[in-house]
Amino acid sequence: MNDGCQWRKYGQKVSKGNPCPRAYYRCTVAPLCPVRKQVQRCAEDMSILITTYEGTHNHPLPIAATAMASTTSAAACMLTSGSTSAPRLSGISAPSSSTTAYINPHGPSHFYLQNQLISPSSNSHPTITLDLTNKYNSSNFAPSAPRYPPAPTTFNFSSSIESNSMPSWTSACSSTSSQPQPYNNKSTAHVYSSLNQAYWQRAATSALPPPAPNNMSTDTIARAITSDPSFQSALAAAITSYVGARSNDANANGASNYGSSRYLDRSSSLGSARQGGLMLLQPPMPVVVSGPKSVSGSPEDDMEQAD
DNA sequence: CGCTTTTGACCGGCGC
DNA sequence: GCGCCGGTCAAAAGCG
Repeated sequence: MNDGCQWRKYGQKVSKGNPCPRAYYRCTVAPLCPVRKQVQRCAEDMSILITTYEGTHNHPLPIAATAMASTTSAAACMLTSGSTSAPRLSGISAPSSSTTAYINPHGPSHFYLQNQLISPSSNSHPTITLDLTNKYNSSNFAPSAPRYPPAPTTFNFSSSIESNSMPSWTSACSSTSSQPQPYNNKSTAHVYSSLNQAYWQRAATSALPPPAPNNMSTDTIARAITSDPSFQSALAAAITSYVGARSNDANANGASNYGSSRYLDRSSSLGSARQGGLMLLQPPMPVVVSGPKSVSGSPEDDMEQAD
């Protein structure tokens, strides 16, 4: 998928435990930009794409990337080091990474799963983002540039868990893969807490960064998240809350700077979770609902949201 | 012609 | 020390 940045593929490798090759990309926006991106399909569900970002951009990001990050936060991790907000964040030099998993929109829903880790000391929260938009169809689901900027229908579940305990569903999650493989142990762990809503809610009050267990794979996580009843419950609650909120402020938020009739058409109908909007669940607030994000608006404002 | 992708080789970390 | 494995390099091929 197009995330607004320019990437050059520099390698491809089949990793152990997953027949699908992992592709390695390097940011080409700037000659010396150290940011890397890895893309791999989930071994257990080929419709899931797992993308891992690593590194810190040393250049201003394209507007498209800024918009992307502001809505899905897929690139939020990258953006936190991007110079669109450079005055505030230019000092960040710690390695950053994020993991995303896309689920084929041909299915009943279009998931966008993300885990991100900027640095242990940062205030960022691991997130699960469900992108329920219709912006991808069968012709452009394959990596290519979507015609429009990413639509703002994003359900963002953030969590933080104590370092001295693990979610109770860890065993169940592991059972989905007899031999969990750390396809990527840089940023896979933090999603776990999001699978247990109760745990997540408890953890919402914790200020500690989550631990980084390294014995589970991202595709296992993605699979577990999307099948976990707790997650589904959280999603249902989120959608319910979202629809209700949209009923109240659809007019206020619907006229976004997207200026796209396509988006406006979506936002005019509230009967489906695929419609536009943005929901954030992020500590300390159990549920925060906000309207569509602006693409052409101030990147600074977007970054405030991304943070 | 310049840029990107492909792909086998190479390298370093890690476990035994 | 050896082998495995993930990540990167770089030459060749592809493409517009």
